[in-house]
Amino acid sequence: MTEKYNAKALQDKWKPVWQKAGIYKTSDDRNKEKFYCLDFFPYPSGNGLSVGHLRNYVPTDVVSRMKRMQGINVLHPMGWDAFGLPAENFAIKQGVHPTVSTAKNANNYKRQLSLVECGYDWDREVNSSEPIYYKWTQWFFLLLQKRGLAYKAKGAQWWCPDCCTILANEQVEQGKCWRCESLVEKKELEQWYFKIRDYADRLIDDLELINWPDRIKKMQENWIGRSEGSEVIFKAVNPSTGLEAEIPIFTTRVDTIFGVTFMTIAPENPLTEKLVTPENKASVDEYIREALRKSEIDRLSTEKEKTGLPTGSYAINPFNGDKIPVYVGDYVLASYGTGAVMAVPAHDERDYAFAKKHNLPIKIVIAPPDADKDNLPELYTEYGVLLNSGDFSELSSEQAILKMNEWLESSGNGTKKINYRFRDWLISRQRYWGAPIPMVNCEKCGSVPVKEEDLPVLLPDIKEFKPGVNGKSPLADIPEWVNTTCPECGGPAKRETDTMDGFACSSWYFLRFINPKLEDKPFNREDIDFWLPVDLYVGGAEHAVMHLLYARFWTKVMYDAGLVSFKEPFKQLRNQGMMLAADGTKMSKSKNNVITPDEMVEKYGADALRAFILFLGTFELDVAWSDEGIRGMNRFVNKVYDMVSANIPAGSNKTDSKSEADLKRMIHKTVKAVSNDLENFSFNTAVARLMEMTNMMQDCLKESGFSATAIWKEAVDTLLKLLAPITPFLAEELWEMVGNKGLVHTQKWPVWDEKELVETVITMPVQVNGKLREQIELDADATAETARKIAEEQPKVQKHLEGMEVVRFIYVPKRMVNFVVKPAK
RNA sequence: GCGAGGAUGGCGGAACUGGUAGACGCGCUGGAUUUAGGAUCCAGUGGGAAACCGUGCGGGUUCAAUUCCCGCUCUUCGCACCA
Repeated sequence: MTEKYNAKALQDKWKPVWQKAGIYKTSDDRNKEKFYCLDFFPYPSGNGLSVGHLRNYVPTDVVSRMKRMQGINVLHPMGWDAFGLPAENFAIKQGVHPTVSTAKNANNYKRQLSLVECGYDWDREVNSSEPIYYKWTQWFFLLLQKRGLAYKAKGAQWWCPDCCTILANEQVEQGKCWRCESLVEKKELEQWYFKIRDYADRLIDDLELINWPDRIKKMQENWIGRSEGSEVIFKAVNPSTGLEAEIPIFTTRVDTIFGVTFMTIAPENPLTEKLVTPENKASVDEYIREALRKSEIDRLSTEKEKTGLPTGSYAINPFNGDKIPVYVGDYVLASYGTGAVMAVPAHDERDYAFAKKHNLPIKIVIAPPDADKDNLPELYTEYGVLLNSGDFSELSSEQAILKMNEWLESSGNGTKKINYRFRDWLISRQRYWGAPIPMVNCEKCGSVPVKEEDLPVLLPDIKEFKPGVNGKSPLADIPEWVNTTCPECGGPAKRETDTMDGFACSSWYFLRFINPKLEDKPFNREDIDFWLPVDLYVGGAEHAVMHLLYARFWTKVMYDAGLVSFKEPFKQLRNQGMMLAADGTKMSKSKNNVITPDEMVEKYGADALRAFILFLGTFELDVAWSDEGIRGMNRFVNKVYDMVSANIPAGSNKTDSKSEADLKRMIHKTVKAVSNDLENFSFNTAVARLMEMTNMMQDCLKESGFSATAIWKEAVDTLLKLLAPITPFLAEELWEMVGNKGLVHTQKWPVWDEKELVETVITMPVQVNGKLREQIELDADATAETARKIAEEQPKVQKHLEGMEVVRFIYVPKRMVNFVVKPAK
């Protein structure tokens, strides 16, 4: 008996060989078809990789390997999303500089990826926190700024009064700071924004161009939240002060406007203050303070009762001149539409609830189609027919909306309007660990961009990088860095001290992999034209809106600027499912149930781990880790090793045995199935097919002398080539052992011949009334008559035909036969 | 509430344009080997003694439905007072 499979020995043996051969290097050959395969830009966390991450990295590696063997020019790079809050927080916790901790973490990721032999072209490694990289992130900022897509504005953000810092939305839990648990509040700060809203329609429309999961496309659409309606201007009067103001409101149901009985404005709306009358001031002020303190979760809860107070002012409905009271209510969002709504209790559930509570009138102006006009429902929210609506009565809702919009525009009381739910992208971060925003504030010239030739604006190397006080970045405390000269007038000026959101770095990294070292531009146009867009993009569904939306936005800006020739960066997107712990809960450090690649490679080797990750379940769905399962995969790897090594193919004689024909068909069947399965992300079935083929090969070996046949040699070679992307070490070792030349990974991927798949004799089911009764062996091209004759001869079939009349006989060639019978008279 | 998925043995999961449901693996049972355990190998494994029954539930179309249609239940995931 030959030696046993030894994972560690094979890993040590082949890694240096492959490295030397450079099998993962991207070729410069422009005549070959290209394939750009990309994994989501990972933040190298201090925890390192768990086996869960491998559900992302192993599949892309497998596909890349197959494509390479198919003679395709593959680009499969890796880099680090190293800037950002998590990296900075980790560094603060560890008490080291983020440059040090991110480098260490990235190296650990790299080591772990190599452990399972995920083959990247490491010559193209990028790190978003290095000046050579973020110089271009800043350059893109200037591009957006130049194109009028970057602006500075006051915006309310979560502020923790104890930590003296702005918090990101996800750092606020139940209205409290995640660190010190003090109540957070909104604070106005001047911030930089990107005008992503200008691209809203294109971000929706171009979803058609890409092959992404419908779920993700839908999520982006919902996030953008396009909504067509009308903007109507109500005139408001404060009876105490005599102040007049215009309150614009947004509505999608202008057809209900004759039913308006009050109006509600958001507490944050600046108009609130102006409209509140002296006798209401105390209570309204208190209400506003209360509202500002509430967490978003509390305020937006649908279950919550609708609270509000009268301001004392009234507004005038431009359609009918009705005077209606103006309320302040926190169920109206300041950030959506105009921060004020018209309220139609009869035709909107929220308004209805509010009206009931505050005893406000309900005026019915829409009747359901075919409704009894004398008995109309008090609340009806669908489209219908208008009544009590002046000249617009009797119109359908659809018609009324058109006509009313026309009236609004001609009378100057409003306009047709499209609203979007999502906000412009706030990119300012008052933190140290990010790309400095390349702007300078000059007393004379205002906000001035840094000159391109002065990029990068280097992040100063400082010891104290904890979030600063007063909502300012720690950079603000470094006068020698802050104080500079104005690029316009040369006078004294101060640098912008905020850094950019980490999502800016990941909005263009897929372009940098093409020319990672280029110093005078972000990328080379010719190379971009060849490699982009990304053909296959794989990562978790948690980035469905943020990163994927931002990257699409930047790409469109670059397209408009003539920098690239494609509108969408990622042609095909796939999301892997999560890896849960064996008990079905999430893997987490605190629960101490994280399984690492390190321990599994140690125990079973990279081959078994890779194959198991693929086999465990459907790619897109969540699966639970299984210790028994990987042992089974270990069995399979050993089985293949033993079978091949103990039966070194001689490839000499030929037999005419049935096994030979069956095995030949199995070879072609497996090549076809595995090729298609890997292409379609059906990795679990691809592994299953390889197991089936192995099982059959073992059956064949029961015939003595089979391993000397030519077909055995063909089967072994094919099996090893198909296994190569999945279990690279096993395949390479056996490839050498059976005496083949060269590396298995540089072999040509096998192709199947449809002709070899055709079976001449079919095992065919015989049904009586749709129920399986017997199976017969039948020539594939048998006629219906022959099939029927043979089927009728079967005793088991006869039993069921006895005393019956055959009403119909169905023959589907190569599939089945069916007798339709009924009792004979 | 809105939107998108999903429901198949003890478990993870297969099944092409409707055509032998349960591929493949785990687990389990029996056997071989072993001082024993583990590991390995061989055989069996949806339920039922059988007729038959079986793809969440109830209908329908069809010679034939996991697959198509109608009506439900449960479940996962997004979004959630967006006017």
